[in-house]
Amino acid sequence: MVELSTTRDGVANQAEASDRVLQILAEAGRLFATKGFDGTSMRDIAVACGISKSLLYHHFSNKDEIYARVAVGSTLELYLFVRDRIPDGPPSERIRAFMVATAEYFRRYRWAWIASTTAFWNDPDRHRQKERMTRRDRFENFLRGLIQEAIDAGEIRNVDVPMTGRLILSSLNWMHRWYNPNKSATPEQIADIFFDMVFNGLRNDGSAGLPPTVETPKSPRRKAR
Amino acid sequence: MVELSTTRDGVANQAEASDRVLQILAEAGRLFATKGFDGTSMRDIAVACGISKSLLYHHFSNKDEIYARVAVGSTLELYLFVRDRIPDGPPSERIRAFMVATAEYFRRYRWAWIASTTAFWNDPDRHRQKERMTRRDRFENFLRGLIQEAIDAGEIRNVDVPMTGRLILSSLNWMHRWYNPNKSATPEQIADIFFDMVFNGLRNDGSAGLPPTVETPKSPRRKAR
DNA sequence: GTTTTCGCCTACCAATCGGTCAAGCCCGCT
DNA sequence: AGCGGGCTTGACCGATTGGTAGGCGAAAAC
Repeated sequence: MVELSTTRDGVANQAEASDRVLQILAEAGRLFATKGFDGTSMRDIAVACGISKSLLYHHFSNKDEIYARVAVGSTLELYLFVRDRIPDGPPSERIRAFMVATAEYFRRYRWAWIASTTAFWNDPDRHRQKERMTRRDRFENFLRGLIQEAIDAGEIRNVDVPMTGRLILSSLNWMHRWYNPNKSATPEQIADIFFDMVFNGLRNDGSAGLPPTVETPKSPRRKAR
Repeated sequence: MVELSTTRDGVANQAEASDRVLQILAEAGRLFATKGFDGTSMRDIAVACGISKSLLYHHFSNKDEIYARVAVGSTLELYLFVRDRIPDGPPSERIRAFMVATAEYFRRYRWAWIASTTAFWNDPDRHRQKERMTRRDRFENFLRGLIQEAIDAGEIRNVDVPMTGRLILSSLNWMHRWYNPNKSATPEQIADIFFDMVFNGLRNDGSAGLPPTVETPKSPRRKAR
């Protein structure tokens, strides 16, 4: 149902775009994500693409449009992307699927995701900001619906639904700040780990694990950063 | 031990600074936080303070120094701030105290916190960035130490320590994106709720709560955003 | 074979950027 | 009264910003 072209590096939803346009969007996304909207000049984008600055204006009307195509264009269908990846089943498993699907989206459209979230507060276009807020709310409300289902089904405690949603989304939204695609696990695996921690809790209820007196084994726990 | 002056609006660690300097730091912090470093011009800061642009250069050598005083100066002692607020007691309670103290720091130095975290990737000063990384690592390693203690004491399961730390820090670090000081609970209360969710887990183990067949009551669950 | 179209570039623009400078204002000290 | 010095200013600087004008060259359309 949801069709996402992946012709070039994490640039989604850019149907019928030429290779050059896709290249510009990819480079611009990477720059916007790492240096911010205001920190990225049109010259930066042009140099990164190996083209002249004027050519950017041949393909896009202005800087704002490039950003819009990167941020809004690529994040257009996050809600649909996630929704279509949630199977039937117990609500808690649907929450897990929600988290894994969101992580997959993050992995696939990483630069656009970061560019979109880092410039969230100071989007120059008020209308676009509102539209993005609307989509974000729809996405968040969808998660809250799943949580409520899980409560109604008795799978999870009668917790504060919005707050629970925020906890879950925090774990996913903060990932771009520490995730390293070269090391560690995949975003999907990380999401799965986070779900396990949040759902089952950290508390040792004595059902498993070593007795506390035993020295913790020298497992490969040193790794990581 | 740790002395944090609070003479003006969330501007910490600026001993022996004149009112004017404190005003500049406060306004600059708010602007850096909302519009970013590159999105904030010296003129913006001057106008916000109701002074001339030149006066900024009388009190600070350049834009970078203002940012440094806001971001680094105010976040200088996060580690000490938190450490000194963690009581003796069971490791799990120390983790809770860690979260609550971090939330308190966020509440007190909110703009500086946001300005510091949003501009994290593209700090113009390499040396300062490195120093900030070092402090961040020390802060994070401190939390990991607490988690390891809790595991050794058998209070929490034998989870992946770095990943657990990231989950906890995510819930705190993402707060600035949705927290509204006018509504909702205090950051400290929110941190406490998050600790409860993560520590005890969301899963309904049947020890409490309503039976699943009963319709969930029309509690004040609509509220919030 | 000519014309149109499209991708692309060099040269340039006004506006704004961070930053400088010399001179005024205003205060307490002598 | 005079004077010294910190606070404050408007005018100005070169560099960089987003954006524009006009032309070149090849390929497609006629």
